[in-house]
Amino acid sequence: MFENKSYGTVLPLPANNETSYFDESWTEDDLKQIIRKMNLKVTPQRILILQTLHEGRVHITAQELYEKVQKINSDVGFATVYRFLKGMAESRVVTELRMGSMPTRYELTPKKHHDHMTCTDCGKIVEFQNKNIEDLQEKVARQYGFKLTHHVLELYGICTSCQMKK
Amino acid sequence: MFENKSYGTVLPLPANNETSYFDESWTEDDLKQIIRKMNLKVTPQRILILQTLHEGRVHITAQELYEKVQKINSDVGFATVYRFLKGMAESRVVTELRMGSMPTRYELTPKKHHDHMTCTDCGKIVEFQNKNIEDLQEKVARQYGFKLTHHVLELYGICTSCQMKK
DNA sequence: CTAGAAATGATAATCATTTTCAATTAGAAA
DNA sequence: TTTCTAATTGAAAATGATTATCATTTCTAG
Repeated sequence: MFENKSYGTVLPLPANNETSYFDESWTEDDLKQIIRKMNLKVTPQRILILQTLHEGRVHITAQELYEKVQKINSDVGFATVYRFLKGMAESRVVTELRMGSMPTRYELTPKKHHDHMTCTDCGKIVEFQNKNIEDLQEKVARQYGFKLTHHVLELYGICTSCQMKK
Repeated sequence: MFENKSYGTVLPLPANNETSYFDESWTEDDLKQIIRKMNLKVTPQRILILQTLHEGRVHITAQELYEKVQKINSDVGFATVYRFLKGMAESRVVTELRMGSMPTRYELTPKKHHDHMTCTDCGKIVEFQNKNIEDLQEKVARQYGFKLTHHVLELYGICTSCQMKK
């Protein structure tokens, strides 16, 4: 699945005329704030990792992030990247995506929650939001007495262009 | 997550007075039929694996299944179990569940599709069905021009009894 | 019955991730 | 600022699940 394919990402269209969900830039202080809020010490490694994550592509693997960070400062070990990503996932600063049996991908948890639809042919990822689905999930949880903390909704199918290729 | 916890499974209530979704018993011929439909040769190993899967617990790991099968016939290697499970997943005879970062669990693909809700405290799994959610998923796919093949919906939260423990 | 492809199991390999541990560092307290 | 100590780090080894290899065995079409 997805072998030798280039990943593309389709973001849901911004509501108005924003250029992107992540056009806001983070100062070093912003970065430090975020790390402190996780009850972690501020280190140059963590700043660099978080910064790189913020600047980079939306869905990145730990390995990819490690390689990017390496190029800037080769003193960062991959254990640190993995550790910090795991920590950030726990504090919900990043969200883990595990699609199919691929390595886990990470994204900064977006303010506007969204789910993912993946093309099983070319690996393209579409992000979407649907409040109705969210509401129904809450309803289901209530029926079984669960208090929901989070969820994973991944749709899989064939995108338009891959459909046409056949 | 879930360390040293016993997994429990809550099935959705059967519609009428069926005792279970999987009360039907499979003859050896049924098993052979299923394997042939996958364009695979019928071997005693595959029969045993499929049979054990059918008789056993609903959400099983490859390792667990291997161990069960081993007890009956120690000539079955785990490579065969993994291989066959993977093949069955591809032909949609079984469905892979990857919840959190646990090892993949398998279940015979149920006729009535359902999703899962997992208690992050005790690991209990509740199966549920919700047609409205399914319909909305199709609608989303249509909006983006996707032709859906399958999906993964996992809800995570705290179950009633774990809520009370606190 | 036989040939040839498919399937098998033991083992080694892979891959992502986690742990270990000695050395370093952040940051609270003095 | 200096000191202290727990948190953090990187390198390397360990882990755990899964997959590939390959010589041997087994199906099954003919």
